[in-house]
Amino acid sequence: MSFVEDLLAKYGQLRTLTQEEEAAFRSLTVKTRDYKAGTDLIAGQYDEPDHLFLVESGRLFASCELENGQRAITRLYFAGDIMGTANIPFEKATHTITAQSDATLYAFPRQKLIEAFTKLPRVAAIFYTFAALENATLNDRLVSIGRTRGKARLASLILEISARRSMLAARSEDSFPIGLTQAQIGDAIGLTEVQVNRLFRDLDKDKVIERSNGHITITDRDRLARIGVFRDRYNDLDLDWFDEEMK
Amino acid sequence: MSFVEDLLAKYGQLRTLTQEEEAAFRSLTVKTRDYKAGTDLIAGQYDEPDHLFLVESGRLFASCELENGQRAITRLYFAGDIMGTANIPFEKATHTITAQSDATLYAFPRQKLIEAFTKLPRVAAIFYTFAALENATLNDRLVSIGRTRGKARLASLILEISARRSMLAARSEDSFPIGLTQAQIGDAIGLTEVQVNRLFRDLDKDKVIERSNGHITITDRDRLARIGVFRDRYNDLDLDWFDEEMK
DNA sequence: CGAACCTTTGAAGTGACTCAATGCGTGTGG
DNA sequence: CCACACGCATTGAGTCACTTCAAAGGTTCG
Repeated sequence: MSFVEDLLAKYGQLRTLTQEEEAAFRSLTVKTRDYKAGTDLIAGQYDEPDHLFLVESGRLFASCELENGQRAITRLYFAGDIMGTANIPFEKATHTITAQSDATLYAFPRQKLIEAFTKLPRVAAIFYTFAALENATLNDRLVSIGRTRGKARLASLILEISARRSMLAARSEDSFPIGLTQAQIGDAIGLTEVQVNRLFRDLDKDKVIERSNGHITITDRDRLARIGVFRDRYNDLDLDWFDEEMK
Repeated sequence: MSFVEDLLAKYGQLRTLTQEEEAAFRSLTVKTRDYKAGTDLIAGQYDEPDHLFLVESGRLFASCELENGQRAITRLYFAGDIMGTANIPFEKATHTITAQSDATLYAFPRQKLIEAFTKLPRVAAIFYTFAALENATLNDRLVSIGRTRGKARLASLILEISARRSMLAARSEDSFPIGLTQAQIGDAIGLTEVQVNRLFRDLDKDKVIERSNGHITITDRDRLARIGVFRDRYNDLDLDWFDEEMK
């Protein structure tokens, strides 16, 4: 089974690709690459802003730096995600991608994209779907940061990470490493690391989570969900339009 | 010239569609509809969360409501934009679209999407491009709201509206109606209407803008650009990948 | 002319920031 | 095997940006 099928099988939504699609897709994809934790893929030493990357394994995030040195983390990527969509129609990258763990990726060069759109409508539809999904996720994040308080934002982020992890683990986990420093969490939800720490303490005191050494345990998921505002877009995916005319 | 060509000609980037593409595209698009200012297209009385809408004329915005009654405006739409991307892969709409002026739209039903992807790769590529563009825009907005102060956010929004307007007007305008109430501006940049008002007053006092009756005049664009953080993604579009293999 | 909506302003309260120091865990070199 | 450095977490004190609540002033439109 190809990587793309594997990827989509995870979402339990799509039928398998045909042999021809499979072969054509392989011919368009640059082989797997490995990245060490901490390296920047884009806007860093491995500049390839004109590629889409498909995450085979590892965790990464997208971020932007401001002149004043501030940083914003705008997306979290897990296995199965497509990265770099927002860079495709631009000459310069709109965001940096950083590997927070060792990661293995498939690279898909921009010049091949139109070929894929011409020859592989289903693959094109997959790319489109993931772009739309990312759109919805960014939208949710915007609502969270723009219109909720710190505690709610942190709760949402915890729920998001939990949801994405358990999707990949095939079973729900209530205890997991958060995988981000408190400063990075602050960059993701628009707060300082100091405030993130205090809010963690609050959630801990409220007995909805427990912490030890970067490890989080959700002890009251319902209450956490009431504090935060999180919709799991990945599990809401509805791809009927996609497969209707496909074998 | 078809609407889509018209749309893309605005961005000065793409060649014309072929006759067949043109005809095929027409057959997939539901005819123009008119909406009165103030009506909700999605999650409102004219429910069609499973459509893409192409804006022929008018101004609209996308928003989300929270349980506590708060609202966040996440996107501003102008003529030439494609709306509803983030709703396509979901059963329920992820955001509401509201017409803030009378508007004329083309509707493109979701069931026709896969047909378009199969028959009209260039049209599919257009949809994909706009999704990626919207991603970049949402990304920028997230950085602005998450990591800059109110004054910078307001400056960015003013610059954004100015840029979008002048793109359509074919010449740069320094004076224009802002088109949003201060409460709506607050929803767009994550502030209360009260604070928006005070920041307007500040910018006015700083002599970078002047105001009268919802009309704004940018009197010092350079300084405004230094206060805000705004990249005009629409003018940064680079569609070389797109047309390379196209006639 | 009045109602509805929007803008503007004031005063008080608070969530989050800044600055600064301390603690903790891990790895490294002497 | 200890000393130290480094990155990260934690806590306190003071300040500030923004919110909340409340009221008054403009504008538009029926």
